[in-house]
Amino acid sequence: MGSPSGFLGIWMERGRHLVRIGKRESLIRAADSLFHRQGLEHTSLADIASAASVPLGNVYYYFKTRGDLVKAVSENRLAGLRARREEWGAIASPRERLLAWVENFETYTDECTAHGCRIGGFCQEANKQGGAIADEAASVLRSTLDWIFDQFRAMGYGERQAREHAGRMLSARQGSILLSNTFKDPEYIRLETARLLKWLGELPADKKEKKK
Amino acid sequence: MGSPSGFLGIWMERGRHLVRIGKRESLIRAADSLFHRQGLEHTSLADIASAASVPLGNVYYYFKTRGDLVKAVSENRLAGLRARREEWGAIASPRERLLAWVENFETYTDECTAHGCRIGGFCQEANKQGGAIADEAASVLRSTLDWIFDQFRAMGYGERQAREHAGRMLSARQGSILLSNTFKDPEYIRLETARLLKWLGELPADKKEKKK
DNA sequence: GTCTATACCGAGATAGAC
DNA sequence: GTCTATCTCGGTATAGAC
Repeated sequence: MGSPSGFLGIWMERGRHLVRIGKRESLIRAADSLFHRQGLEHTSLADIASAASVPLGNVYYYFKTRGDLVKAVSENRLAGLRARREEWGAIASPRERLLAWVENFETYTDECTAHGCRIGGFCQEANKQGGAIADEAASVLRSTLDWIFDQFRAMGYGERQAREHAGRMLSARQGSILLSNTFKDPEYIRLETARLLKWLGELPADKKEKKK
Repeated sequence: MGSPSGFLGIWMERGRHLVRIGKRESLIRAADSLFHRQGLEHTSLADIASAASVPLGNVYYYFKTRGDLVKAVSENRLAGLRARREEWGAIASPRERLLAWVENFETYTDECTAHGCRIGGFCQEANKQGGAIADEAASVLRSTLDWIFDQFRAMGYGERQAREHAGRMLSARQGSILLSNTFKDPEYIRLETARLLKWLGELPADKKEKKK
């Protein structure tokens, strides 16, 4: 919030210290947040510059075009996801990693109800304009899908079954966020989260055990 | 495609005849299609006017503002959904009505893979700008949710259970469309459709039978 | 590296002739 | 009712001083 020198948007809490972060990073953060809250189209460079306390003209020193900034936001999100999964790598079993993922939904319930899914909403918007931005956005969702897939593989499921399970989970997650966001009611997310936890808990460890 | 008089966008197939439709309706149709394909934001009045073969300035004779046109598109969709459900009213059992709904997904698979869900995508975009448009969009999705809910009620489920089931179905549907659209792969929709059909088929008729 | 001023363009909206 | 010309504004992007 406040900052030692009086300049906004260039300081950030890291642990218990306020550290200086570059303007480039400031702009990416501001853009990320505004894209999520207002949408890709509804956010002007002026909005972003103002939120990051950077003069409009200066934005172009860091990003040649608006598209470059969008791309940077996308890459930044991808990096964030990878970092989080890196941490989850410490969890011993793949099922527990998936459970950790789903349990973590709770944290985002209000945010998702208010503004939708950062990743899914981004894809949705990007799909409309197509081109490079759509591919960028898709790659972020793809990385999530792949990670889920990998967990099912590690649980012993074959390619096909793991793909189906991963699609089902991500699909349910995204759909429930859309409903909660549209109707401004977190219940859809909560019910889906509970369903997924139950389903994951009952799922046999590998397909040998499965034998339907 | 072609039209007797050479004017585009004012003629339409109805049964086996070409009938004259008003410019107002032409504009709504063109807008509906463009909003779906290009998104709400990416579509200018000039695009719409051009697609409907109506001069730009003339649009304002039919709609005072852009928002009014958006609203008209939304209302038109709602009317279309109601009409379709009217037809399905002829189907005797609620379970069969739900099955008819899901079986009908097939028809839209390619369209959804290419451009997402007309209704869900509209909500997603509208949610970002908020205000009256968001409410308009939400009401279209709401009417679908309510219809599904009614079918479960007619099957004998209580309020709470019917609400859960309806949320689950719509959520799965919307999520699967998002994945298919993002990854340009109809498989997510197809798998979800199959899952829903199976689930509906196995679902007990009412909660007295259910007794888990 | 930073910032101000401004060029330029596309979009919504209006005026007014026909 | 229909259409052309045009106004105005907001947005991306650039020029160029400091």
